[in-house]
Amino acid sequence: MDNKKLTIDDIARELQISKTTVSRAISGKGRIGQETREKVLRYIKENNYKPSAIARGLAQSKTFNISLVMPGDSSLVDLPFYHNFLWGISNTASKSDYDVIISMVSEKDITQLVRLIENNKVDGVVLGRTLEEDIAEKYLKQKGIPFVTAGSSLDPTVIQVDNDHRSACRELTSVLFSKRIRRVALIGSDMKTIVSKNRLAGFRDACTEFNVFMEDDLIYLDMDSETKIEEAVEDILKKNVECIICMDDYICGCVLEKLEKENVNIPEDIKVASFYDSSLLESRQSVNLSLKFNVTEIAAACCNTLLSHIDKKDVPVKTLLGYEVVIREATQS
Amino acid sequence: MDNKKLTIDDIARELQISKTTVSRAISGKGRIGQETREKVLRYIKENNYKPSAIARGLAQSKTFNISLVMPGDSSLVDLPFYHNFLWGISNTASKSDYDVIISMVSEKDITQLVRLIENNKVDGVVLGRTLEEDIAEKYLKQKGIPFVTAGSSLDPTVIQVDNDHRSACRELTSVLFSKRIRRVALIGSDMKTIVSKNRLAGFRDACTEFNVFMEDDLIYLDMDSETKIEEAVEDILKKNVECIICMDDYICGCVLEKLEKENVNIPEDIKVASFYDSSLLESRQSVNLSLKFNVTEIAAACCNTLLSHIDKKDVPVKTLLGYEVVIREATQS
DNA sequence: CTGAAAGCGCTTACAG
DNA sequence: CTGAAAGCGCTTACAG
Repeated sequence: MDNKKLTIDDIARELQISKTTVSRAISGKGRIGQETREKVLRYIKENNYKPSAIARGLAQSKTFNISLVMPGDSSLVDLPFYHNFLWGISNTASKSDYDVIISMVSEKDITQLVRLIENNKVDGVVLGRTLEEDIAEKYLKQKGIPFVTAGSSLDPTVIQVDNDHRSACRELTSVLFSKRIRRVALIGSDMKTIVSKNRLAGFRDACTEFNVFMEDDLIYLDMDSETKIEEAVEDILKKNVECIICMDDYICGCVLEKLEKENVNIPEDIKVASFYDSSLLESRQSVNLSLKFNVTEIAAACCNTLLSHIDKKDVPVKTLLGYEVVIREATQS
Repeated sequence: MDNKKLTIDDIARELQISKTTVSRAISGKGRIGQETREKVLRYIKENNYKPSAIARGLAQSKTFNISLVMPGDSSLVDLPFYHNFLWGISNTASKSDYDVIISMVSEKDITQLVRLIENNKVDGVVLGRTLEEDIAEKYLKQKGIPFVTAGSSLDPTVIQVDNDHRSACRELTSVLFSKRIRRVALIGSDMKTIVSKNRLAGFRDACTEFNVFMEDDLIYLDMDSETKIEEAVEDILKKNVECIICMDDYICGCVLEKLEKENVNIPEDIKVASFYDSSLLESRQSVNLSLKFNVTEIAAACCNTLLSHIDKKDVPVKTLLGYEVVIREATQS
């Protein structure tokens, strides 16, 4: 069905022009006559010519591939995020004729990424998550590979794209406060992560703004296991709290389960808010208030920033994206 | 930090030999003196030389990339599978110095895949799922691109790797029958999919083997919505059934939820078995009997089969992999 | 066992 | 505006 692959040489011969000219017509670089260009372009279209990405790569020492590194050990709750993120990156990349090679790493094993880099298979990489002590980040920086992180990094020199978690959390908390809900408890996750710190900061911003004094015994941090979360909930239930704010969707899931187990009604007995809204939560139960971040948007921003960076264009070191406060008044029980 | 990239030319000059020889030492192809080879290899190791995959690609007209195509619209339940599958493929591929480029398609849109193929960015592809009318499969076949499907295809000429669903389901059902459990109901999913047909066939095999006559009104097929499944469960509960067999994990999840809602106890009041066991189910509740398929194993098989196929080696058209019957007697209520 | 040379399919100074 | 030529970094007949 497919006859021999067409090359730039074939076209040049067929059209009686040099391959230099053909190349220029395609790339759009360099002066070229309007007429000649159109002739070439027409021929290309008619004969369905596709330049060999690999040959172009060799000539320009580029691969037209980027890598998305994602945690191979990510938990169930994170999967929808990575799936959508991958989709977004892949879609955006293809618009610039780039493709994405996956590399899966764990907190302490980045061999897949190293292979990719050493074999020169990619022009740049986007780091799907940021860790405080990130060996992948360190490695890329040291190698001088263009890269962008999704999520904030503590290193001010790395190019990062993130949602404005701090503002978002401040705003969500403000919504509660302005509804005269003051007795709120906060259940936080691993405070070693950067995003947790930002969320907590946003929460405190709102407290300051509304002049609400947060009692420390209503703030539960580092609740990194289901057991701890359940205990926190039990504790909270004794304290006449109006609303539980969960720092992420995993916590929120556990809280909802626990409340159900305890036969506590939402929102009559207590309200629940979450600083992160995932598809996992969405399908499960009604959270009264939550934050939604647009995964496609952050993926596109990461990808485009990286591609510009690869092309040596100036890019902002830090891109902060918006969010949406979702108010879901539970009408059905 | 990194000095200039080393090339084969540099090595040749440094070692006072021809680059042909260097190339041969690296690839291991062609005759070469033991001593010379070792000298080259040592130099390479010491200076951390890595051949340019892209140059090698051009010379051999290969990319050393394969593509994994996966559904961009896959549902929550399928995510863990694809995540593990991706990990498996990626790991296996890297052992042969291949990398995997992701392409996400939907049932009717395979533009991402088409781009990849037309731009010659991959040497082959593994299809992450099979559809009865699969445009991706059709496209690849017509283009003559080496590909392998994970899951069965109706087209006997396509190279496929699958678990032996039929035997697995026969065996699981047999376990029930041999425990003298005879009043079983089957809730099946979309019968248009190939895997559903195989599972049903396995179920019927067991019936025949044990001489059990299956009443049609205990078999619920095409239960493709939560509502339908719930109705099926309601119906089943009236019929004095001992065990519900769910054709997949999604159905099983719904069934468990419904039973809980109806305050039916498992396994006292009724047992539940599933023809597919996913991590989603696992974390949720206790299913008495289920089938486990090793995702890593199928990923490795897909990948290795594809790589052999790319190398023009003979590969089996159909590879059937094993399964594990998981008997989980619920001890806690 | 080893090498000179052509080639993979593009791009890009350089010259006109 | 257009072309001849060198080059990107490998591989592989072909010849010795």
